[in-house]
Parts: sequence; C-alpha cells; structure tokens
Amino acid sequence: MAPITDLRLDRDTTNCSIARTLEVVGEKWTLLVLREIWYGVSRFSDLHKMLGCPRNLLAERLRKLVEHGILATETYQEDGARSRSRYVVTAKGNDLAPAVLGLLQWGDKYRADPAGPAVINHHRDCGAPLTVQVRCARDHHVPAAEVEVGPGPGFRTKAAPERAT
Amino acid sequence: MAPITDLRLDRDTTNCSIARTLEVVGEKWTLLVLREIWYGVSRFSDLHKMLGCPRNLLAERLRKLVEHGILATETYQEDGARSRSRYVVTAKGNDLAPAVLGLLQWGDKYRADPAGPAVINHHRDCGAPLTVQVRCARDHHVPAAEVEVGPGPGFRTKAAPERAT
DNA sequence: GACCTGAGTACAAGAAAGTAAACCTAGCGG
DNA sequence: CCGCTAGGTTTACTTTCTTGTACTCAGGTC
Repeated sequence: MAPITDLRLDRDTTNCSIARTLEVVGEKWTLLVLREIWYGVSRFSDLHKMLGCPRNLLAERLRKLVEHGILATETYQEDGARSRSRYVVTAKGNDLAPAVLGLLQWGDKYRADPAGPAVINHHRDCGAPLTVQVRCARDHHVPAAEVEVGPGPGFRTKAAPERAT
Repeated sequence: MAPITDLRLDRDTTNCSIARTLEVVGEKWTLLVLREIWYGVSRFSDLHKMLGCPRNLLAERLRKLVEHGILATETYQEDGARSRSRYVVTAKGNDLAPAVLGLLQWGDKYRADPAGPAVINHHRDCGAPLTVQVRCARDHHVPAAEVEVGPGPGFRTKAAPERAT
C-alpha cells in the first residue's frame, strides 16, 4: 500500500473508518462473540461456556452489539420449556464477515496450529473453500502492493497553518 | 454464515486463528499504527503526532509488530543529517490488508463521516476503487449468507466425554 | 563545548477496562 | 412451594491504558 499523495502530517486523523469500526468491535471478546454466533452458538450460557470470558463482559458485549444492530435477540420456545432468548447476526453483522475472515486467513497463514486450521469455510453453493481478496471495480485481484491510498471527500487537514489576520 | 455440522458445545476453542491474530494486532492502537504506516507515515515522532497516543504505548506496539515480523525497521540518512530509523510494512504485514480494508469498508458503509470517507483506495494499475470480497476457489463472489463453516484438520473437541475404563 | 532534534525509556498517578465469583430473578417440573 | 436452570447483575479486585513530565543518548549545528 502506498499513498498517492501526501496524506501526511497535517491530515486530520479523526475521520477514520477503521478507528470508528474498532470503536464498535475493537474491544476484547467482541469479535470472538461474533465468531461463536456465526459458528452456531447462540445462547448466553453457551457463549459463556465456549468463550470462557467473564459473564458481565459477555453481557456488555452482547448489549453493545445489539445496540449497534450487529446482533438481534430472538425469543424462541422449545416444547415444554419456557421461552428463551438467543442472539442472531443481522445483515449489518454479516457485513463484518470480510474483515473477520481476513483475520482468520492471516492467522491460518502465519499462526496456525500444527494440526492445521480448526475450521474451514466453504461456499455453500459449490463447496469450494474461501479466500478474502481485495478486488478493484474492474474486478482485478489487487495485492496489497498495488493498493494506492488517496484522499476521499471527507479528507480534512487539521488546523491549517493559516496566518493571523 | 452457517455451520455445516455441529461445531458446537464440545468444540475446543483454543485452536482459533481469529483469536491468535487478535493476540498480535488486537490491542488498542495496533491497527491504527499499521494504518498510519500504510498511509506513508514512518517515523516515530510523526506516528506519535498523528495518532496522539502515549509514546510508551506507541513504542510498545511498534516493538511487538517488529517482533512479529509485521513491520521492519530501516535506517536511512538524509543529506547532511544523521541516520534515522523508520518503520516499513513487510509482506507479512501487507497480508493484513484484507482484514484492515474489511474494517475500513464496514466503517465506510455504516459509520461514515457526513462528508464521506477520508481516504479512498484505488488499484494502482487501473485506478478503479477497491472492495474486499469473500471469494471461493471457483471464483464465485460469496456473500456472508452463503458461507458454510465446517471443521478443519485442526478441529478438536475438548475433554471428550469418555467413560472411565 | 553548549544546545537542538529524533527516537526513544522511565516513572507516577488516575481512569478505564478486564476478571472472578457471588448474587438475583422468572418460569417450569416435581 | 422448593429447587433447578437460563440469563443475566453486582461487587470487589487486578491489569491496562491514559496523561504528563522527565530523562537518556547520539549526531549535527552554532
């Protein structure tokens, strides 16, 4: 990745989508909660069992994820049991899949268990395994070295060095 | 995303590439440091200026990233100045690009600044803007709803409920 | 030889986040 | 109507992070 122009030292760093995403999902456990739910675990106590994280943190993370529309709660009732609630991933939550699968892919490549990856993702429709890729609008595969970073419409500089009037 | 089989309640969660990746880059500031370096900021004091994070944390994050081979230090010398060191991203670091651009993409979609994104990434070779996509080996574009999660070679169950001999 | 700059290290004090474990509450089954 | 279970709260404690200053060290400038 290389900057196309100088995004450099007077750039206003407060408008950053990466930072804003991390505000929502950057805390410890948050992405792992999401992972578990993707993997099919949906109830509070099961999540707690799988993750081994403190219950209050789990509760807090779930609340935040629901608040941000990444998860939703559903109530359901099994025969002869009282109604329960469980968590499901929304479309907004599913849009985090590229990012999370990107982390998974990196871990598989560089920090894998000797035995290999614990899970493998496939395309439901054709059975082939998945990769996360950066693509351009003309559908070229774009390796990181060919990424060019440039200013967008929300680009700002901070405290433009204007002289006193 | 849906599990193909029950990865469920007796799954051994210690073999997880997502968790292992987050051990390296999951702390506060780490991915933002990487962002700055991708954006062309490479010197300690400049990184400090841009991020506004405590110097000791910046030093610690940089050390860890270098330790893990995501960054490397280079020394360089400008005319008539003494030699300095700066940080550059390695190939291993560049492999985090899909994950980080995935976070960026999500932020652009759901938490954008009113003015729009601060940066836009293009394909250097053709100028077209980028997206991060999940693709299968047969090159289908795979939306999250078509991702099927199954056990891999490193899949383990924990404390298999074996009877006493 | 005194001072400046870049690249850190060292320390202290307070705030925030994370951890551990006990406690609470609503239904159901007996 | 007692206890069990799922789904949380509360409270106490520990670790990290933040804020902010001070110090080091090397090479170059004045």
